[in-house]
Amino acid sequence: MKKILTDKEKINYATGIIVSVAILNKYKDAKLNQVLATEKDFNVDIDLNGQFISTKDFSELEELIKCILEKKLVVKTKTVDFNKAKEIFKDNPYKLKQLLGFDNNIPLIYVNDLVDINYAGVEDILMSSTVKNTFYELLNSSSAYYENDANNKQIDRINGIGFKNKAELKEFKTKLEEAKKRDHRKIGKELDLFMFDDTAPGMPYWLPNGLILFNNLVDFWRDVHKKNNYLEFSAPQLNNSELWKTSGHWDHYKDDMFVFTDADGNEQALKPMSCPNAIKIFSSKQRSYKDLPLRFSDIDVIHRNESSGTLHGLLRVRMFRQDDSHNFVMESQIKDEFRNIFEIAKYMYEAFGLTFRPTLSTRPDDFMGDINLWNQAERDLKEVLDENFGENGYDINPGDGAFYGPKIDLYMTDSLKRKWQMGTIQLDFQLPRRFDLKYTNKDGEPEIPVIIHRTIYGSLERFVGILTEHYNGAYPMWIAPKQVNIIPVHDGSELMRYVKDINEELEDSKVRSVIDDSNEKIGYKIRRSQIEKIPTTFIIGNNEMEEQLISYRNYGSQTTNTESYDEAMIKIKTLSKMPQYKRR
RNA sequence: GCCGGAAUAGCUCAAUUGGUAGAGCAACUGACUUGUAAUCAGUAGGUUGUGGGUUCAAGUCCUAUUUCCGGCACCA
Repeated sequence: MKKILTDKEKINYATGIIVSVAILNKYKDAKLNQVLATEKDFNVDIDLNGQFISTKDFSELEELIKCILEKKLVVKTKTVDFNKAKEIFKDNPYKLKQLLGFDNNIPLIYVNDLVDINYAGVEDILMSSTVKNTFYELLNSSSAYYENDANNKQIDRINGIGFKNKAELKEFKTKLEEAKKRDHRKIGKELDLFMFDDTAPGMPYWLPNGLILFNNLVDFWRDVHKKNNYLEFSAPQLNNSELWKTSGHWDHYKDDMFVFTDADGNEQALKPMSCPNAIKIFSSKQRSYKDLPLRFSDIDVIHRNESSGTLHGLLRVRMFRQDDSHNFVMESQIKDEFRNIFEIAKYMYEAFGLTFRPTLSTRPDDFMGDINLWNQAERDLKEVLDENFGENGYDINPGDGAFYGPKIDLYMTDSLKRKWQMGTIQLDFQLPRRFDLKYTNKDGEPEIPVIIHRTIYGSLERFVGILTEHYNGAYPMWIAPKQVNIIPVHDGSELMRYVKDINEELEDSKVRSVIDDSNEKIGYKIRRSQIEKIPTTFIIGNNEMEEQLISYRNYGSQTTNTESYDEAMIKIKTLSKMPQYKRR
């Protein structure tokens, strides 16, 4: 039952073992649950009888590791029978449970005072480990629920990384620092995009710069969707609990909703999603098969009462907007509808130079509805995924679908390589039944439509966060809050008039342009323009004015270009425009 | 929600074992009138997140609480 590990996993595993030996050295009655190693890092899950190691203790722990490694580690392996193993691990309930996975031959590894089940062949690494050739970084002390179950107790988790050599350790530290510089929370503050206040945790304030960016994304979304026959609506924020009882949210989602009692004693809830609103619109009049697919999109604010510990900048918030849509289709239209949605998704992500990876989540144990319908739907979705992404171009997450239908999620990673779900496309057989939705088919008979819930950006808030890290705050011109910054070389009245004319011409062409007429040196203003990551900076003096030229510098460039006035202005106006979606 | 950590000027950070809260940038005022990544001088800015406590004395110790950070669980 040994696991086959890659070289990197072995190093992480061996380092985790060494850390465990050190912890055991200090906490004599600690019970090791397991050392978990991945390509990325290791976790030591160890029960310290309710105690937890703090990050402040790391230097002491590192000292201890150094002491231990100054002598050679005493490493032995041996195979024992089940009863013997039970005897050896009699005080460690975690190991006793793990033994159940073995037949009679249990491979053990002894490292100094530590005995563990020998899951991975890292003896050679351990035996040759010395102070000089062991490179690692302890990252975090936290805790994890035993067996990932919140009903179990939490045990201490030490998270770290082992490295092959010093160069690798150094490279890691550099990368970590780079990632921290890209953190959207830091950039958001630097560029005045958004902020949070203690009085509304998890609910972003969009500052003027950020809102421009935000609205540009919305404009782009509207253009693409209008051209794909989506119909945008807006609906109430606060809805009577009756609605949520019908939709099933009251039973399945109430804890994540903000619920109130109004002055008349009625229960109300802020909407955590817009599905029931779209459904109300669908059922507000009679619908024919000729109307389908009917695509009701919205970008209303939604609220979810996420647990305090989950909030994370713009990536996990309590108030946000989804570029949502509910597409009402006939069963026979499901495949085509998914094709169209994927086309939109690809187009929109490509516009930002982003790639995503879809995951298909299939029927869960507690599914509702007809199993044949599920099977057919899953087959259809796989076919469309194969067609669009190739057989290896997506992942499958068995049993993780919603209870009402299978779904496809689009995943992206942040600067620290954490995975975030962005877009999602979900098939829903249940809500149409709960709300008794009908359309009239060709034969004049009532039929139940299928709903496809879908977002492309996912949450606009999260998308801005991911985009910010992707571009490191240097957004492409068409979404940048400020597109052109004009720096006059001096403040003579003739030049200032000229600069104002340029600015007006740009503004009239919908270019977001500003003049920096502050009383500073040019060098300082150029520096400030670069720090603000404004895509283009014009530098205009007498030369430019007299000879009909524009001198400009692009973001990140050390040099200034000079072009004729007309040429430069046409270029800027073109680059500033939002990409235009072309219908198929 | 759970575990660990943090909170000092608008921002980034100092402040020795408890002993007078500081710096740079930003802001403001003035001078300079500027040609390509920081001009000079000055001024102001704080109940050290909030509430309790210990002490002759608290940014520093204890306690409660809020928010944030890193994980875990959660994520329709």
